[in-house]
Amino acid sequence: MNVTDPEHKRADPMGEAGGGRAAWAYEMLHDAIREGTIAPGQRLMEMEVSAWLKMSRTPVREAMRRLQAEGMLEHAAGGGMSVVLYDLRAIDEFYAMRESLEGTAAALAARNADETEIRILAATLDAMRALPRDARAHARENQVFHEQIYRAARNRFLLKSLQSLLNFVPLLGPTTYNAPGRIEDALAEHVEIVDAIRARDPARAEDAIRRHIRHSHESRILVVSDTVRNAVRDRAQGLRGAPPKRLGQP
Amino acid sequence: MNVTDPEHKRADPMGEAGGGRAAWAYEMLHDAIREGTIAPGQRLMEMEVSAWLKMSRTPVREAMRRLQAEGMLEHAAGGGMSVVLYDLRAIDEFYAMRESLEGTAAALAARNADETEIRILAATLDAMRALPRDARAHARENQVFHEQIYRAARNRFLLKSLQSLLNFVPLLGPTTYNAPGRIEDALAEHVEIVDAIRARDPARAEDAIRRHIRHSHESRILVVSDTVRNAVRDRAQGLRGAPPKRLGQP
DNA sequence: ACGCATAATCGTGTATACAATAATGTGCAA
DNA sequence: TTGCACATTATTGTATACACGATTATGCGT
Repeated sequence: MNVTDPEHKRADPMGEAGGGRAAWAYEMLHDAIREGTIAPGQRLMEMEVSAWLKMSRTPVREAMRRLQAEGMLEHAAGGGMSVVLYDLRAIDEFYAMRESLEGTAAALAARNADETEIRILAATLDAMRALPRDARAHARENQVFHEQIYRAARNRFLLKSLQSLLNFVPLLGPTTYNAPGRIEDALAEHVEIVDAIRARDPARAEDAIRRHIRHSHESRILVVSDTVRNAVRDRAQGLRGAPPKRLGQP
Repeated sequence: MNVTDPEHKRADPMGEAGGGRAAWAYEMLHDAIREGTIAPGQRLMEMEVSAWLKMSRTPVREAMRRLQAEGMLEHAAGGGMSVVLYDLRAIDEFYAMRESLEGTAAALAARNADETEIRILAATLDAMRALPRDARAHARENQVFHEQIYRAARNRFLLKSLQSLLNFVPLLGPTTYNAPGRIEDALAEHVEIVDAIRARDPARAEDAIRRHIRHSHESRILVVSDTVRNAVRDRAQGLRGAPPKRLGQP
């Protein structure tokens, strides 16, 4: 490994702000998947998407390949790509993984975070307290909170893994903040985590965040149970599920 | 000894059963990075690579974007991509991450592996025992061994994270098997790990593999120290390091 | 000789045309 | 009706041309 390369400058992390049509297409598709406009299992064709976004296939292709590399799209059977559709078992796998990674992150953050980062973390807590009782808003703020911890851990590989892991959240179903009482519980747990980090206690931080993730897991199961039950009931009534959504009109 | 001439590997793009030129280009670039033919920090231009592989820019682009998504390439300063060049601190980060992930994998494997997987794992041990005392050969077999564990853990997200993490190994320097006595030590540690998995003891398996990774970390530091010392010595003698390698002629 | 404006150059981003391939339908025979 | 061969078509894969932006070279004025 070359340590002393004077010419090496850190490349600016690919500007997301209008960095070109390909980046924009990536954003649009990513959002559409996150919002559920494009459902898991749905097939996407390059021409269809390029017509939707009014651009040529080239940047669309690039965006789709990137999404594929990140695991949100996969080669579909009859050609083309489809949004990955996970079985229920994936939920356990996801949370097991998340518990491990977040636990590591919290422990490292307790060691490596500087004072500023800790104060930002605390400020995020205040912001969440001030938030209205809206599931979606809390989900967003929650992600900010967790990403703060990832960064405070100061481990680039861990950061990457966690960020790519979180891409799968929207593919697992609706927000867990829809579970009753989840907002209040989560906030209390967040406080515990920040306390442990502020106290520079890695073991306690890891333990707190692991409990947090396990609770989140339980909430997820509740939410998914509802979804599944509803789906079964609807099918029993002859409703074959929502008709395939068209890309133009959300 | 191992001459890494890309032209020798696969004669022509069409001859192989490769899924297309883009996939082939990806393989070639990936290999070149792994083998060190393309050094960390080196800049790559699309046209240069497309000339090297005798294809148009389109599939080359695709391959490079994929490598970028996987973290092996990054946007270079003056346009183009460059192989990521890590500072020495990355080594600690890498092994911290690896210890966490492999620990989780081993624990899960102890729970979830079926009998066949365990027997394959044991067979891999035998294969390693039969191997000649060649660092590169052991490194390869070692990777097979570890991937067996990842798979036995039965967690798709964990598997992905670990696989992408391992992509960075070649960017950290030469094989740790070059450290003295590493081959024998590693084998003994592998045996411990398999024993714990066979005994269905997750805690012991995790502990064993964590120790294994920590030892590997120490070996890595020894090897990198050598590399750095040599680099400094060479520079002191006015040798500005190896001249930039040309893609066609190794 | 120096500084600034401007042109030339290099390399990527995007569009479009064309080729190859995999799915599907169709016709014919058993 | 079933099965297979073949044509058709839908969709992706690749090449090429052009446009745009950034960086570097050039030349003129001072």
